[in-house]
Amino acid sequence: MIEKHLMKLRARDPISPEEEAVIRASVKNVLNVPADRVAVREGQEIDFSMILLSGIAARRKDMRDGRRQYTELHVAGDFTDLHSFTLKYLDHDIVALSNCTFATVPHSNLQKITEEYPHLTRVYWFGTNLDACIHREWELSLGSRSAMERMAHLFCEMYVRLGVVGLVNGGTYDLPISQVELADMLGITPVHANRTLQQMRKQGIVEFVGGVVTIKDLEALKQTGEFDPSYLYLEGRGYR
Amino acid sequence: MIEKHLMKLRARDPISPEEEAVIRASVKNVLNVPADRVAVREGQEIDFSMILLSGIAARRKDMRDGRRQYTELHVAGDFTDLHSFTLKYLDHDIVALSNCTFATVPHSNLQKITEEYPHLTRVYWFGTNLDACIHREWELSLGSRSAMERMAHLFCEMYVRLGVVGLVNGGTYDLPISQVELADMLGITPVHANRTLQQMRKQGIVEFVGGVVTIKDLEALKQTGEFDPSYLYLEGRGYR
DNA sequence: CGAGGGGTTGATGGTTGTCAAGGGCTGTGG
DNA sequence: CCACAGCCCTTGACAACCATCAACCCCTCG
Repeated sequence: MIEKHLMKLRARDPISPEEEAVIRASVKNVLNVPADRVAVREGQEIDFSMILLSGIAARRKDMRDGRRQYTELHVAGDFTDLHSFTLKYLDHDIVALSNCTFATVPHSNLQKITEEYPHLTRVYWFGTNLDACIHREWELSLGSRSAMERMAHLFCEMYVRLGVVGLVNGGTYDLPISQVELADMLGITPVHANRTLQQMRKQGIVEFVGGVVTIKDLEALKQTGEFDPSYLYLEGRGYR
Repeated sequence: MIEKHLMKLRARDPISPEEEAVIRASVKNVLNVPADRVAVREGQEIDFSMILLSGIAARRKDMRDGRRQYTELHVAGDFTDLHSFTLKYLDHDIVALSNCTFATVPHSNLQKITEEYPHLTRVYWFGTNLDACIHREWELSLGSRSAMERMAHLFCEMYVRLGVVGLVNGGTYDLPISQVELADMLGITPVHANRTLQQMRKQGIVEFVGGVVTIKDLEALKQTGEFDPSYLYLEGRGYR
């Protein structure tokens, strides 16, 4: 059930069998959330966190006038709202972009982990810090990169992150989102997202059709997005 | 020495005298970093974290071609690179924008905290999650707000954050940065930053001269930036 | 006195946004 | 079975925000 979660953790740090047992014992329920549904609403007080088991979820901030910004994507294996353990309520929505399955972990179980398993606590603390790294990279994209560069960078990021949990086949992976949602991730309009996609296809770099990303030229994609995966902390430099 | 740090922590959660003593005992050295100097360089392995005692510091990501993006500002009292405790090396630079004084905290002392002080561990975990909240708000600004809105929002954020540690006098506070740096925070060019500043001054909203921000009309400033401080978690909803 | 950083201004151009319309597909109900 | 709504994608014309380039001023400092 939480195999992908363990894959993600172990891509960065060893998890002992005992710790694995602790994690497994911490999970309480399984929750299905259909596509386009808000899983956790901004400001709502909650007493559990959720591990994404399957599907694509996202964090989204909304403005009163309808403008919205996705701030991070989540793939299977991610602890989508682990930060709610210390925040108690969120500053943003967690939304399901496709049909999603979650495992719930009561905050009381997380509290127990912080009291009895220091290493596992640091592993999870690292997890939320990794989210912050992704946020920073998105800030760089939104603030300093062109539409084309942002899009290429996003496709690279998802290629790597989905690869970690075994969800990439060759140069192809599922990304079940619409062009409107893609635009709200990249900080551009849907019209411009559409034109940028066409341009990338014409150049033979990548295609995005029907919720499937097909990378035609990985090197060109990386170069276009100036993609350097070091912010994902996968090089085994051993963060501890 | 770390009074502002304690002010910041206590603005969100009670810190017991015992915990205060633990924090004080964890500090090792004091470090001076002159303006425009990199305090912690991207990728550099470090075994201590730093609390900012005075000055303005920032996190910055650089691209090969010279483009750069500040991803967060830091004020006195902030644990500027607490995340290096779990990350071990950073994905970005920590730079001093003005002359800065830091207190250093060895990671070994932080490790001890995670092993013996679960509540304090959660307080610090909360601290890094708060940084992530600020990142998300900046993502929203960079992706969805106009130059004018971004600038107003930033001035509001600094007004609140500096206010927490007692560094606001009426509607005035020090923000010793150049227009070039301001531009690199807002994802615009220095020329455009300059023109946006002039527009705000003409409208009687805010002035920024010589590294000093003078708010002329706080309500107008908040409205221009659509500023809602809830992402700073200060309302005493008690995250516990 | 010259160099250099910070700020300011003008002219021009380009990336991106806005507005509007239409095509293809799916699901639903008459 | 067809009409229709609705979503997603696509295209064209035009406008706006912001970038680029260049020049100049002021101040400080060596």
